[in-house]
Amino acid sequence: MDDKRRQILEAALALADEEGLDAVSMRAVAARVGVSPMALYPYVGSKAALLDGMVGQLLGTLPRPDATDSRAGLQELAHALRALAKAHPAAFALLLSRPSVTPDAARAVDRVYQGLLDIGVPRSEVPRLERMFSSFVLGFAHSEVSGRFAVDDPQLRRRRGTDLPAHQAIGSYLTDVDWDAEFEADLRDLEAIIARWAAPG
Amino acid sequence: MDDKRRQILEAALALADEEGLDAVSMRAVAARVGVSPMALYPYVGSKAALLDGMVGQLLGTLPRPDATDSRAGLQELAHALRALAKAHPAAFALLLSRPSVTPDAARAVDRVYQGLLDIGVPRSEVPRLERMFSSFVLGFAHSEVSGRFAVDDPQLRRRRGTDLPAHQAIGSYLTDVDWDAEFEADLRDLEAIIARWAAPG
DNA sequence: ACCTGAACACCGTTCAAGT
DNA sequence: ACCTGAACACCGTTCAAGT
Repeated sequence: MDDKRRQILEAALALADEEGLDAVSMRAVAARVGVSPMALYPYVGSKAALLDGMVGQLLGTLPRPDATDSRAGLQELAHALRALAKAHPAAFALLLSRPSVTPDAARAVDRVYQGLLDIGVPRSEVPRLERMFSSFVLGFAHSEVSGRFAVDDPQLRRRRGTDLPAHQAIGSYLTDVDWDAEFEADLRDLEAIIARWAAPG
Repeated sequence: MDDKRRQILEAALALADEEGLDAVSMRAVAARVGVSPMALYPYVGSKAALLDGMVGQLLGTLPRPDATDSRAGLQELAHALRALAKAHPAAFALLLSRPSVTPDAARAVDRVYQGLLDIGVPRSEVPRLERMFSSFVLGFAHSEVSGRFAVDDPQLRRRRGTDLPAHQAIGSYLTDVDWDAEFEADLRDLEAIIARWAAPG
């Protein structure tokens, strides 16, 4: 039954959401499903395959292309990925470390390709701009939810006045951050790059 | 002794390089150092702290700012980070998941801030552009070495003709990739964005 | 001050056995 | 066909003991 596999993957995601990625063990997932650890193996072949399955499950929740406005499609995908990171911060890390070759991942990439082509980006630049776009979006969303953008770390705060001169020069702009606005500004900047390639000159 | 700590971290990095991040266990690191597992604890407080120490060790190898040409400094840092990813692909993943609050990390960020200020970027935009820049560089370098940019996956190749229309339209540009040239092109595009903010209008 | 060894509560996975 | 339980070779970490 394919339902059972989905049930297992959902249990794994819930476990990651509640207790972090380290808590996702075959034994814990099995306990949550109400079965012995060994009963998982016919549905997910191994621990690594379980993690891949979680990635697939996540990507499956991305909205389908509506093919009306391609430019809006890019933005929509970016927002959906960031929302995914916020909804499943621990599991999101898997997106960055496991190759995007699952059907759902390939479909999302194909959608970005189509959007770039529709806008008028030459075919030779489409794969590069997709990778630049996805690298940024995944890198930003992951950094945001994993705490890499630690603006208010006490350890950092203490050192600001001393050996970090540029930090000092920038002052309050370091700590007063509207993350939603920042993400939008980044997307606008990236769109400007893409527009330059769509209409060169 | 602080030498001992460094020795432990080097052993952990070597282990990650040779056998992957999963092979970095307290027991394996201790064995490599030639000591019992418990002897590590005075130097690295826990397994998590060991991983943080590895990040610090990696960042410590980044070149220091030379303060001659700030624009070149940004490029140099980007190249150094990508080189780090290639030299330590497994350990590089830690850079993306652990907050950049260690002294070395803060120093690297301060250096980028100074570079942006020197170029003429307004203070209000400096932190955002640094995060955009670092998110892209880390996202790209990680994707590249972790295999996320899987252009020649057989599973993907098989599906290209069928349900991935945009992939089909792009053709050979999908598989013939010069990664060095692509990274340079991305950096040029990002530099163009930054230049727009340095001299608005 | 620094290290060790036994012990505890966990892992992923194999394998033989049950229904 | 699907599941279980015992077993194996591992984990991180605590704690008492050694020098």
